[in-house]
Amino acid sequence: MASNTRELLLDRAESLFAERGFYGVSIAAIANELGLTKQALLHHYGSKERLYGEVLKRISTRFETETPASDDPTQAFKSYILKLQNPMPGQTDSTRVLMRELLDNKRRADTAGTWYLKPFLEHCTAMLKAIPNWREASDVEAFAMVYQLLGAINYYGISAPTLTGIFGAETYAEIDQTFPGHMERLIDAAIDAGPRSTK
Amino acid sequence: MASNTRELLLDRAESLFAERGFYGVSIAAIANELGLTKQALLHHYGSKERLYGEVLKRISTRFETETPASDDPTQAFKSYILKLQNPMPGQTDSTRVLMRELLDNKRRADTAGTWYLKPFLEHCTAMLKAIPNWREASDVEAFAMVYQLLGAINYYGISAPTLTGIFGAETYAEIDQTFPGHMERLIDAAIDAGPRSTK
DNA sequence: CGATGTACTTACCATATGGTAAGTTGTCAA
DNA sequence: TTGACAACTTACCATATGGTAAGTACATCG
Repeated sequence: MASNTRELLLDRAESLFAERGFYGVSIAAIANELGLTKQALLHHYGSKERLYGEVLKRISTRFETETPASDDPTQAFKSYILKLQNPMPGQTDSTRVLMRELLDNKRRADTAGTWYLKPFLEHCTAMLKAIPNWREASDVEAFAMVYQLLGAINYYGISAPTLTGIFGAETYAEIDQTFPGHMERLIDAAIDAGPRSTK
Repeated sequence: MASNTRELLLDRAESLFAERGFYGVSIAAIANELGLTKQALLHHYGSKERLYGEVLKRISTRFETETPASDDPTQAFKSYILKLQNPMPGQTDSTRVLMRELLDNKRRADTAGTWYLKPFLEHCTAMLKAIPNWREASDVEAFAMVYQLLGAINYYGISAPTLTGIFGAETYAEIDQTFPGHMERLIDAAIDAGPRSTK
């Protein structure tokens, strides 16, 4: 199979897993969506688990490779985190898949590659610790802050349907437009505050 | 069925839905866990969707009724948010279920009761706006901050297995012990910063 | 030409799924 | 005693599920 085709296939699969979760999609459904038969899909991946694993692996690779740089460590950290908010096209579903994996992987905890997030988290933590204000922070302190910010972003990232339902399309549009700005302000506040109440 | 039994039943169902998601649990599995037959369960709830709805409704009610108060608006807000971090026993799974619902309800968007979070969010927003620093904030500004904090807490709340996997049980224990403190500091920083960069 | 391999298809299959229909048992009030 | 009702059970069922086995169509290479 052409690697191009393969990418398209994984795109589609990722999107389906994002929307309905591992249990919620059948291989037949995925195959159908792609104009394949179930058996053709199985021919390529052997099993549903393996296909799912492939999707996870691809997301993980994507995370690792996208490392923007800046001279100013504060700016570098901020842009690295904020970038999660505007995923590149086709990557829109990664957040959902990862969030689901976070929820599911009690069951899957032994699977290789489950810790795809590790390098990403370590990188974030290191970047935060490069900021003057945070230089003396412990690893755990820096990590906690990173994870809080990731939580704020990712939680919002999966909430669009619910928030639209709660507030209506119009208000949601307003929220969505201003959210990146608010997110930036939270990051600023977090960086300013530093690891401990030293002020 | 005794209301006591019913509560136990819903406890167990909630826990299963939390762990495996709507699609991941069969009514037979839930029934089995409770020493019932599948048909006995169906007898009481009519369908799987209805049982799931009952679980959601219960969570929602729990959210609304637990409203602690304090004279100091800052303290009231903080404790209301932080309480999410230490759910009462038996409530441990609500976060997971709600997070899954956040992920799933594109499909379920028309279901009644989907917007169980609404009163809770409105209450949080109102509480934040009662704080002097935030008095002049718009609804959207206040909401954005509330949602970021909720995200930080809830994201962490579902991450235990993954974080243990990534960092090992020992380091995770350290993280988990200090996280509430870090969370409190983030809230402080957020409150301090206010709705706009007015400093 | 023949051989090998890849990308499938057709034909199955055991098992699980959500759900229906109809009967059984026990309780309790009139 | 009888009748009504709730709480089940037994017996089914159509459909979907993940997966296997074996065959076919086609392209590429020696």
